[in-house]
Amino acid sequence: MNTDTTTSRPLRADAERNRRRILAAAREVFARRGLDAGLDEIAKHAGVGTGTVYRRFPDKKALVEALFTERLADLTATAHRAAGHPDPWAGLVELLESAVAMQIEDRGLKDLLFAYGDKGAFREQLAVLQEVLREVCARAVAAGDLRPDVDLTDLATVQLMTTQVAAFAEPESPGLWRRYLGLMLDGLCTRRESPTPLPHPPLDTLTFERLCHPPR
Amino acid sequence: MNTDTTTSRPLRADAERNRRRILAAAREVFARRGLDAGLDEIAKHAGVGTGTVYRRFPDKKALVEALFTERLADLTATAHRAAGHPDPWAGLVELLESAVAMQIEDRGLKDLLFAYGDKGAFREQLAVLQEVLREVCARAVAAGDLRPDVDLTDLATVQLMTTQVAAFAEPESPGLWRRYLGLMLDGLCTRRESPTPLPHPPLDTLTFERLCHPPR
DNA sequence: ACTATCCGGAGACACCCACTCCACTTAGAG
DNA sequence: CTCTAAGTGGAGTGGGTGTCTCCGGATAGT
Repeated sequence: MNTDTTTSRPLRADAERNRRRILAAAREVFARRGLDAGLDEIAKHAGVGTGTVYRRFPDKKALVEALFTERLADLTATAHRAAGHPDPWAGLVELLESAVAMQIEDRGLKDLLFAYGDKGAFREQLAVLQEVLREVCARAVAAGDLRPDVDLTDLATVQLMTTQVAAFAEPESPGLWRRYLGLMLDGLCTRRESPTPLPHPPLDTLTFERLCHPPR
Repeated sequence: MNTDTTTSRPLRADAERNRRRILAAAREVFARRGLDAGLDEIAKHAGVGTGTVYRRFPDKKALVEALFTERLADLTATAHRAAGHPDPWAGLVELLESAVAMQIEDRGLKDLLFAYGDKGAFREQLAVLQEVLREVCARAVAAGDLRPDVDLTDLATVQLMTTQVAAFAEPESPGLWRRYLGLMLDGLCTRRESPTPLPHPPLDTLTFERLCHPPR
């Protein structure tokens, strides 16, 4: 009945210790496995029983909310930085790169953005993020670097595609996504005399094939 | 014990009729839902019991093999056509477009190529496909249209990314993938003075958001 | 030393899927 | 028409996954 740390009586010392352990474990497990990870796995990783998790957080949603407000704020901060970059195109490139990198390091963040059920608690934060994205986009178009027929949903989609390639190639070729993001950036810019060198080698066919049969 | 139609005694008329119904239903269900679809669903769709499916096809793998040899052959034929196109770049574009279109119409094909466990029975066909892809790629590079730092795994990956966007946007915006394939094609070509017009409008932000919360 | 608080983790429950079994039905040969 | 091998449906089995509850026992902190 007592989820909140600040109001009402403080938790007993051991309970508070466990609460922190659970949050840390959840951060790790959600980052590695995405939001599909089971709470049992988190409990095990935290070294506590399942019951303990559920006494502290009424359900999975609550745990997710407790964790990802911060991660979303990081993302928004990155977007703000991009919107203030002296070179709008460079800002956009950096934003895409760091947003994707964040989502690779934390698959939970990716799931939250693109595949999570009710994100009611994040509505506001997401709206802000959207506005900043729109600005980044508009500035790069105005500077003449970003082709004018793209909009913020295109940026989001490019991000989605990139994280999906990353998920596909992980952990065989951890930087592969940079190659395809590079390719798409060459498609996004207005004009180009020659290909921008791609920042990562492609997969060789054997590895590619191996990745196509998941050992499920 | 008798799976094969040609050898040994022919099936009883009703059995043969059911076999065809099962194949037709499987084609439809796999196309719509992908290879994850359960055989119970196929049985129901065919109007037969689950047992009937399993008497005709020893397991799911057998059913998949019976169906997808043909689909793969279609894909290979398309690739051959691309390899023989008078304009290598146009051939490549057409190949990507039709390969993706085929995988959208038949999610089972997509799963077979990129996400299915043991595809032992298809090894040979896949090897041929690979060779043809390599040729399409080489010809377009030789013609100076395709940037020389890409190879056949890049084409495969572009295809994968495109089908994933399509899966994401389906059925809200069925042609959306063409937009992002267009974008990537602009990244794949060697040089370009101005953006090639994109063949499909982007999602509006509301639809995009809706697609991000799957109602699961 | 005593009690409110907290703990662990087995297990209830609710899904999902591949695949089996067998009492019943039926095609089709004679 | 009769008779039986072939065929059938679908409940059931077993194995998997995940969320969340329950309660006998441990323990912090007064």
